[in-house]
Amino acid sequence: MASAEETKKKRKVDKGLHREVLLEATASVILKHGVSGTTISRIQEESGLSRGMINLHFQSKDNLIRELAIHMTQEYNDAWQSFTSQAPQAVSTPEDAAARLQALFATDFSEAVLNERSARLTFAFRAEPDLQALGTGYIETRGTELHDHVRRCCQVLCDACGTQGDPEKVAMAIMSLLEGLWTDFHAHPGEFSRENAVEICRTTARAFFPGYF
Amino acid sequence: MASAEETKKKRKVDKGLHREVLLEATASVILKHGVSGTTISRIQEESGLSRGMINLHFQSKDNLIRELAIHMTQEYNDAWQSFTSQAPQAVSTPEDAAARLQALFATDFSEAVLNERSARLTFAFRAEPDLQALGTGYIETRGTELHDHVRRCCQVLCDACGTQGDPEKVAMAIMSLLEGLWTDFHAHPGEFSRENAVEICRTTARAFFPGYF
DNA sequence: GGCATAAGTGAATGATCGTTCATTGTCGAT
DNA sequence: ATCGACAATGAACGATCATTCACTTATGCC
Repeated sequence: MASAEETKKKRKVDKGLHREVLLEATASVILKHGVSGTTISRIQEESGLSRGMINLHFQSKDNLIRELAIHMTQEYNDAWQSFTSQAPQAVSTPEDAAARLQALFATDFSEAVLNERSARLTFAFRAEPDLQALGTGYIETRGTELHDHVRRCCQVLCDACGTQGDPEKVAMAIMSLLEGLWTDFHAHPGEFSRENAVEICRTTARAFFPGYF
Repeated sequence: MASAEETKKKRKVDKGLHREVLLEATASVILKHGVSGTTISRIQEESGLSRGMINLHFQSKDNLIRELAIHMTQEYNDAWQSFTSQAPQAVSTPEDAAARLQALFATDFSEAVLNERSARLTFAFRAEPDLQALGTGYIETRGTELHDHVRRCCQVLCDACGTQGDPEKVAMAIMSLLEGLWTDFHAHPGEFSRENAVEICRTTARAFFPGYF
């Protein structure tokens, strides 16, 4: 009984494993050669799997790339989901809001979230018209829970500080600042400093909300 | 004499014209199909020129794309060069500095500088490892005259406002904000508002330098 | 007009692409 | 042990790719 279940499980795992391996290998190839240089032969070489595997698990190469884009979108969203969900239901005090933004900065520039792989792939997918049209540009600034979260924090802090200016615009500024710093990392990974990026965000937040940063 | 000169000139123009037409056509193809979908056949179709033309004027397709990337970098830098050069030699007064930054915001989100073509191409080139390695990521935030210019303005304004915090970080924040808003435009060209983008920048500048925006 | 030089052309070529499918290997049930 | 079902393989295929080059056309000079 136990062995039957185990073997059955093993079978299932193996199948999923091959999918995973292919996605992983494809990501590596895109990293090295860009989407334009991503071929079945290279994926085969990288993954060590047989040629027909790609069309067996995914129906086509294009579909494989599309599923990779979706996969990473999911991963990214999940990461942020777990971040935003552990926040207090309602950010009531400005101190809470400030702490949440600080944590956001730290998370957004952590090795786990921002690294050469995630950055390069993000930019690779964003550049493909077909993928972008499918809504897979995998950092969506607009209409995300993350954006809503930042908006709420800014609202509370603006009220507390008597900050003049639309809180929505302040939220958008902070979101855009994060994106811009991601771009900087992507363009100059060698010169980029995570600590400095966080400090820049903090400096900006301090300007918007004096006394809380 | 005049006719000789004219024909000679016409010849030269014609040759340069074909180069220009090819670059333009290639840009259009990348816009529609991405770098991965850019083929000689499509460029030929788009340009209306003969097939061999590409290898005659440029040595290869890859070289054509690389020269296009360089060409657009040049164009972009020239645009900013003319912007920064018309500034007063030294931005001495904070009023001057503020006016310069305002003008910067207006320019960066003007139709001439930021449009679907320029944005899409920027992101397309940034995604190609080979092109990025060649230093053609054509909005260079670091080490440009533009960055220096912003840095100087921030220095003057920080002094005037007694703003606490490194002026260098403030400058970086503003540059990154611009980049982030470009990204927003690229991801959601339909929902983007140029006026709103400028307003977001102004709101941020007001926070950094109270009384000047 | 005649000649030399350079620009322009596009059919032909070989390489490489993504995809297919007949075949082989594996595992669980009988 | 045998068989059915399904995963895995990779040689073979036609399509498409970038590039070449023998050839035609245009231009400048005498």
